[in-house]
Amino acid sequence: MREVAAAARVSIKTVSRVVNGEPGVTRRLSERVSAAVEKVGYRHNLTASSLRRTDGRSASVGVVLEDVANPFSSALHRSIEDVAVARGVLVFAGSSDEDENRERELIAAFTSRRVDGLIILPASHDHTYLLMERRAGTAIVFVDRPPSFFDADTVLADNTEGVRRGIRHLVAHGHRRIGYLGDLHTIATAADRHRGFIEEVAAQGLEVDERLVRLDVRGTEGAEAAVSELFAMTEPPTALFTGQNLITIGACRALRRLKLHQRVALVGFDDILLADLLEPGITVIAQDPAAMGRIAAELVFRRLDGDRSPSEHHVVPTTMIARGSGEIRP
Amino acid sequence: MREVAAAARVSIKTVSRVVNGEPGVTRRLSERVSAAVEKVGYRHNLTASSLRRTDGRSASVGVVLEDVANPFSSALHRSIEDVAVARGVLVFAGSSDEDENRERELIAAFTSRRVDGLIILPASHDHTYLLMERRAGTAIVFVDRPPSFFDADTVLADNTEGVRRGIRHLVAHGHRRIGYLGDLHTIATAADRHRGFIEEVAAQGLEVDERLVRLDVRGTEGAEAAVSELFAMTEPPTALFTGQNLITIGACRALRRLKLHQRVALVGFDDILLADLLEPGITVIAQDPAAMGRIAAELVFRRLDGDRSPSEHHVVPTTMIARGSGEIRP
DNA sequence: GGCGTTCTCGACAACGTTGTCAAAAGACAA
DNA sequence: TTGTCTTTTGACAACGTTGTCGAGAACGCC
Repeated sequence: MREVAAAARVSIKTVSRVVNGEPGVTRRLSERVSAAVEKVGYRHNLTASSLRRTDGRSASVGVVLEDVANPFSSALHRSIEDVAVARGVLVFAGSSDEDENRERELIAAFTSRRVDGLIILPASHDHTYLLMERRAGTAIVFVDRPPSFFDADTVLADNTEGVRRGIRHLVAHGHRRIGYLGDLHTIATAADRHRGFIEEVAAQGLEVDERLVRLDVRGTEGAEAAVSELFAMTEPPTALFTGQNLITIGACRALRRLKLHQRVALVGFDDILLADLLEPGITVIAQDPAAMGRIAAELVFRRLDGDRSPSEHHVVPTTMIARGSGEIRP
Repeated sequence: MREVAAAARVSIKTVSRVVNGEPGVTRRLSERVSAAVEKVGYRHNLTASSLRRTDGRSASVGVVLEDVANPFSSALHRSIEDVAVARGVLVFAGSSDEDENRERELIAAFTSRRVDGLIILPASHDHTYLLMERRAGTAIVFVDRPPSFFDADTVLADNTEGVRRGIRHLVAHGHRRIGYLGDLHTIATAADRHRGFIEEVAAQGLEVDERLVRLDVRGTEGAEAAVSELFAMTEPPTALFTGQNLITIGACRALRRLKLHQRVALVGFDDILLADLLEPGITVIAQDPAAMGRIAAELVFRRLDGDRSPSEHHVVPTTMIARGSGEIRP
């Protein structure tokens, strides 16, 4: 900036004014400065700028996802980005891999770079460590799962109701023995979904056969193994509900290998690409990650714009998409 | 930091030393400072730190992708992140949406925040605007597509050879009329793939029927429309080669709607999730985005570590995965 | 022309940190 | 004890910006 000022024979403050488009600089000087900027190849330094600025904003937000490559996470990421770009804000994204320490490290890395806001898909179960951060003015929004011991805006899906809807659907198609495959029980959404299963089975006047319920299933491989076990039983289920996208995929693989995919009903939580092209198509309870990300990002910016009203808790509805696998009768 | 220094009754320089783990501070003072850090809730400011530091590094890199939610892009993103976290570096990611202006805006946003490195999946066709940046010491690596009018490290897939392999496969299965659906011809990889098609068809002693070649196909909808047109012809192709993942998906949808999916062969470029579960499974030329991202990230860090050797040009091989659709005979 | 008002511009300090260098404090040998 | 050498500590400037405020020029009005 000093170089530019020297080249244009003005003060650096005038350069600052031109660079920031502040009014009150004559055409003549402004043009001279712009020419000098080109000439010396000046690149504005936003970090130094935000250091000095009164609001101290860095025009960046940090996003903690489960895995940036997971379709659900990356859809969230994308819709957050879309809201952010409109405000000239850049997005730091990172994967927690469902690891509490990794989540904290990521957030520490974000905050030491002074992000204005945090959007967190939490893996840990104690967020009191964020109190300091909040006090420092960082806007914090939780998405997909609620925080623990910490009051903040949240954007969640209606997990319990979504599962109940799916179970009702299966029961309406004549199923009485429904298997359930759920993710790590420590994950709040997994617990909610499992609860939805329990509640709806009871509401339908059926009994939960614990042997048909597998929790803490991890990824496609875990799901394949679990399904194989279920169908090695003497009285296997006639339908399956899978509580997460990778589990749904694993279950599809296993059913296909067992040649049961046309005979055993399947409803999965979370939509998956190409689910419509399989035979049968996979019936799913679809979330709306794009809406969740958008709402979360808008919340962050509203808070940054000074909204101090009490925490908001948004619930984004799920929708059932019937494609065939959920309509198979026993 | 001043507050901490006051609380610990030391100078701020000593606080700086403790915070950065510099040697030469007695146990007694070090502990007093650590206690004060806790007490006043001090959060280290990495941006101010990097402003003052001699190397000026921000410990962040910028990644320009086509769309962070695209499976190929997000796989790249993830593997870049994995290399970055190991070095305590954070990743800014953004989507260009194949828009030249958006690419430049993103890169401007990255550089004004003084990222140490850039990994670019380019949309534009003139990268001379990066000369300034390179001169300022930013490490720049291109991934998936080469830069234009700019010399830099690149990590590409063997697009041409991959397509040739697929075409050979189709010809070996008896096909003589092979349709080709390609992405925007302005995209370098799309052009390479198209060239591979032309070359291999010629190498096989066949003639290219221009009516069977559709370029500038965009996304799944574009592919569905193009396939519908091809099969409305009097002499339709007996096999299709699709030059991009979304195009492959669109082609699948269209073939299925036309009830031709068991009769028309299909080989697609780029693997897609669930391709193995379709009937028939989709034969693809699979790229290795994880390897590409890893190599690109390692290159960036090697450059940042001072490697000044000439630009490297890595080619990551593709592999054909036969799953059924490519083995259908005319 | 005189006077007040507005507009344009620059000098300077400050943002939170670290590099430099010198002063103070210890350690050790004679 | 003294002198020398080493270790520990702090004062100060600087990184690249912008907020504050005051000086001077230009303008408008009587």
